[in-house]
Order: sequence, then C-alpha cells, then structure tokens
Amino acid sequence: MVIYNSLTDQKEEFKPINEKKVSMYVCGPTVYNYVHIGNMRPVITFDMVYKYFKYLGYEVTYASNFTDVNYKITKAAIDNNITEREVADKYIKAYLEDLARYNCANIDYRPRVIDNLDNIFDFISKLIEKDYAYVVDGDVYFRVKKIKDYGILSNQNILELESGARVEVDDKKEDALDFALWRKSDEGEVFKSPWGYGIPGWHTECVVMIDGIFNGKIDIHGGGIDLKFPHHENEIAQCMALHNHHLANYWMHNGHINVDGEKMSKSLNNFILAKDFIKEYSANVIKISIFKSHYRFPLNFTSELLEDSINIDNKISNALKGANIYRNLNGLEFDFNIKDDIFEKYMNDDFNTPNVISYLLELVKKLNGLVRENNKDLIKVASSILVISDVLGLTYNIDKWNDEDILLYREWLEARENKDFEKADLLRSKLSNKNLL
RNA sequence: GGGUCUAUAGCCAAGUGGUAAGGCAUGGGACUGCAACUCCCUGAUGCGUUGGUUCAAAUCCGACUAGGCCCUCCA
Repeated sequence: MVIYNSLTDQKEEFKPINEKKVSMYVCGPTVYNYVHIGNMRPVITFDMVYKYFKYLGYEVTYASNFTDVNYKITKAAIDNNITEREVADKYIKAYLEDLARYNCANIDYRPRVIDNLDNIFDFISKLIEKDYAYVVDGDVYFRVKKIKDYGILSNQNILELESGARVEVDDKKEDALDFALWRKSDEGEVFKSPWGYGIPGWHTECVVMIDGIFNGKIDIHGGGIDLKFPHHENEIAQCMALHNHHLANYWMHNGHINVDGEKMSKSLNNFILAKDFIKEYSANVIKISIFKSHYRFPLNFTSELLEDSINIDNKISNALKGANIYRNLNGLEFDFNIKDDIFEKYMNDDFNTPNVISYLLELVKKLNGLVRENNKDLIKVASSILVISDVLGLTYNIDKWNDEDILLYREWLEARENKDFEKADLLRSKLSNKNLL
C-alpha cells in the first residue's frame, strides 16, 4: 500500500520497521476545554487507519498523548478557581467519553505529561549535555541552527523563517528560531526541575512519549496539518539531536474542517462541540461526512453535507436491515473475516475513503437487488458492507433475532397475506418498536 | 513577504496520458392495503484562465487568477 508522506511530499510504499507490525503516534488534545468536531477529524481519521491496518492483519500499537500541563490549563484553573489537575481530569474524562461515543477508543497508550516529568527532565538534560540545548535564567532552549535539515518537513528555509520571524523584545534566546524546552514560571502549578520551577515546553512531550513507548522511532506520526510547523518540525529536530535519526518514517497530516471557508476553531467561535453534535446526529453521520473527503484535504462543513451523509447512512442501514431479516429467517451468519479486493485497492491508495464510500453505495445497491430476489448471495455482499463499515468505524444494527422475533415477523407476513391489515399494522409497530424493521 | 495545498455539473466528490465513477438535490415513472424501504429514467462536447509537450491532456510542463492552511497557541 502507498501512503502520502508529508516528509517527502509524495506517495510512498509503506514498509513497516518490523514486519507485520505498525507503530503509530498521533498528537492528542490539550485538555483545557471540550473538543469540537474539527478536533475529531484526526481522531476519526487515525482510528480508521488503525482499523484498516488491523484488517490487513498487522499488529498495531497506537499512542496518543494528553497535554495536561500548559498555560491554557493554568488559565482555565485560575478562571474557575480550581486546580490544574482538576481542569485536566475533567476534560480528559470528557474526551474519553467522546471517544467512546464516537467508537474511536482503540488507543493503546494515552500518556500524560504529568506522569512523564522525570522522562522529560532526562530528555532535556541529554540535549543539554550534547550541547543542543542551553539554559538561560531558568529557561531551556533548543539550538535550532545545529540541525542542518531543520525545515525538512514543512519545506521552510531557515533564512526565510528568520526574516519572517517576529522581533521579540527582551528575548533571552541566542537565536530567534530557538524554541523552549523548559520555561520558567511561577504562575499556577509549577514543577521543580533541575533548572528551577516552571513548566515543560509543548514540543518536547511528544518526542519523550515516543521515546518511552517506542524506543525513539515509529512508523507513522499523525496529526493536524497545522501542527506540521513548528510542532512536528521541532519534534524531528529533537530526535535528530538525540538519536541522529528521524522520528517517524511516515508523516500523515489531516486537513482541517472549515465552516464557510474558514477553519473551525475555538478562536473564531464557529465550532460545534463533539458532545453536542452527537446529541443531534450520530457518529455515523460525522464519519461519513469526514470520509466523503480525502483526509489530506480541507473539508467544508455544511448542512448540505450533513443531509447527504444522513441519506447515505440510512441507505446503508436499510439495506443491512433487509439482509439481516433474510439472515435471521434463514438461520445464516455473516462472514466478518471476508476480504474485499476493491475496498483494499482504494484503501491501499493512501486511504482513499471517498472512493470507498462510493463503492459502499454500489454494494448497497447490489444488496438491495439481492434482497428483493431473496438471493442467498446477499450474505456475502452484506458481509463485505459490514466489514468495510467496521473499518470506517460505522456501526449498524444487525442483531440476532430470537425465536419470538422470528415468529412475530412471520405473523406479520401472514396477516398481510390474509389482508388483516389491522393486525398487520399492530404487528408492524411491535416489530418496529423492537427495531427489527 | 516565504512555504504549502486546492480549483471537475446546483452541491459533495472520483479520476495520476486514451476520450468524464459514485452520491445528494431536481424532474419523470414503477412498486405498494397505508407507511417506510426499494427500483428505473433524467444531467458537464467539458474538468479556474491561458500557452506548451503529445497521435491523444481533467491528467505532464510554464504563466496567470482565486481560495484555504502554516510561518503565533491551534486537530
């Protein structure tokens, strides 16, 4: 399969570090607020990536951090007169609930900064020892210019960056490009480090987590396109400095969700919280909306898109209901281990989910035809739809009926045949209430 | 100013050199005890504009135009 690698800006054949194994890391949320559906795009996208590798038979290890030490959290704590820990715990809990509601809970490691402070100190100390970092008045900065490939990910030229850099007054840094690994602070909760009290820099935590969980190198590093520079660039730089090799072989960046042509963001106040969205719509609807566009490109979020996705979801759901009735009435089972070559062809091309959605609808049409004909081949087609839906994280009701359900259904058919419509309507509403139709 | 991505019907969108997938919406039919579901038919002589390469270009190259994102916390 090929993956578009942001590092080289081209599609590359995927070759894992260890055969049949995939290690992936995705930058997680800063837990100072509830997440909105724009924040859900990477969550949903990489959940799909995870599930597809599983489908292909890989053993996947997926890690995603919580940034639970940050000035935004300090601010939220002060504003609400609670501790930083309380702020972080509250929003981590809410986030995990969102993940569960959106059926995206397949993350193997969810490290928190607060639990990794010693590792962060060690990491920074090593960078200082190797002369890639320096201490100034309680702050620690990274010497960007010592990394000769700096800018490799985002194609930034160091000289251009310098000319475009803001002139920072009263700057303690040796160079405007240098970034903080540790910052002195006395506001809110601070931590005692070898360099005094303060809080860790954001760019360091992800590298430290990857170091701890994956021994310093992973197959895939993911995140939003806005993280490419400087966050991911800085991660690469620190890894280079310490290990003299790249952090990740493949970098995957998802595009943003836009509203009226502008990105959905907290500062623009045009966001819909994930927990609110799911009250009105479903996880299926947002996932279909997201998968209708390729993950790398921007996605314009409109009511039309939602309507479209609701229709698609209903079509799939209705077709599967028909298949499920046939399966229950005939005592058959779906095959959840079925493989689908066309699905794989699309997915193997950098996770081309728009094509998968189209293909899914073709299968739905085919399935509807087979259901109408009572053709037993429908089991195979329905199985494909179910397996594909599962990789995309879409869930459909295909409950196994008990004898009572089957009897009820047969009675309904019989009543209709006997033109006893009063009885038929009664039975239909019973079946409907049990969500069997 | 620098970097980067995008531009296909009313809307979403596929397409990676061989003559424009799929879906939604619209309109017209079929099926049906009533519903729901479902099915069939209905659209681009053209893929931002403009040069070029080629027997052949939405697809490759150049220029231009418009927009998004990054360069500052950001998924």
